Amino acid sequence: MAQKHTQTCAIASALNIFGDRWTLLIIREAFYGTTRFGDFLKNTQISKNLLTDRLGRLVEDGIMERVEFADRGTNFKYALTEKGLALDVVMVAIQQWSEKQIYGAGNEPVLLTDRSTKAPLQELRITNATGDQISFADVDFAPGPGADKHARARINEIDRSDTEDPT
Amino acid sequence: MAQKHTQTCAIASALNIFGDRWTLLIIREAFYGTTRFGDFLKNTQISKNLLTDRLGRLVEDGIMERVEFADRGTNFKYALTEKGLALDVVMVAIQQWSEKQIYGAGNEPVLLTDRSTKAPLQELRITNATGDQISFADVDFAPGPGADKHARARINEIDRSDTEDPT
DNA sequence: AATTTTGGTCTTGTTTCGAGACCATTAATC
DNA sequence: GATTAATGGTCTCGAAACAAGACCAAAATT
Repeated sequence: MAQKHTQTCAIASALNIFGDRWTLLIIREAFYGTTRFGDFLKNTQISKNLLTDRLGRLVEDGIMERVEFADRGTNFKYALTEKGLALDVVMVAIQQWSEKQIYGAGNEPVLLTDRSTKAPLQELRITNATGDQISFADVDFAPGPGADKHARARINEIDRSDTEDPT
Repeated sequence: MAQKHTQTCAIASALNIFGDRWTLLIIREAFYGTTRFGDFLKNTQISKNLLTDRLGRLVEDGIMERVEFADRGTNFKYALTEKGLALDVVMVAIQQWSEKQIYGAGNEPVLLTDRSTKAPLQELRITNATGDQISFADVDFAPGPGADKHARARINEIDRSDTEDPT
């Protein structure tokens, strides 16, 4: 997890932060309410040195904060920042994909429910500006204001004249 | 990427498939319409041996298919399966998080738009059964039918008596 | 004063990665 | 029909990252 992608790409940049085996698991724990080094260690089975490294990076990247309790000695709290909390959608997306595509209906290990009603969440849906659900095949890509030369070139190549046989 | 998580957990299981630096980038390319070994190589900058490995795993895991053109020699096509296509929501979730939290408004490298109207997509939202947007703080966890002993114990520990100071 | 808890660091062997050399099959070109 | 190019790989080797556990320092508890 030290080598980084250099592409100007939202996915690549995100992977520079959590593109490894442990980081999202730590963030899952944080969403479950875990705040202490020892608890992350116990609940994820990560090894100590890696946990130190990953928490350090998460703090560097602004995903978590290390809060000291001035009066409580060697006792810290790791908490998600706003930037980290904004990953909730990503977590739910992965959770729902995994439930459906890996475990299958009836085998879900964890259920996400609305706290007040205890009813399951709706599935996330990709929607266009008017709120209609669309499939990813209906999504188009365009270079944005932050695209550099390479990114622009790559995106302009995308044509998705779908399923074209190379005949 | 050979060692795997053993927890019965949707997130951990998903990470066993794409919890590394390259796999989601390959899947991004696939969503962009890339199908050929050489094109994945060129567009991701991954090294050959790793690409071979990752594509092999993706096929094993049922995310992609390797289609042979009987008549076209050493020419194959890697295509997303239904299971792979279902990752569209995950990709959009990561894309939107990254745009907003890493690049920031006005610096997006790529814009996702609705193909027919060219208008940007809506942001994904977490909604409860009645369709109201809720925050992740309103989400509750319960052991599902597929929870094993460990998972059940872990989930029952989750209380999220939020932000409790260990005072 | 001794022990425990917390949150680490350091060391060592193993695994994975990254870069490039090399290779086999088929297709195109001369 | 022989030669060259394109495609999709495999193999090797040094570098980086990981995993497990020994060790450690400060503060809190007994």
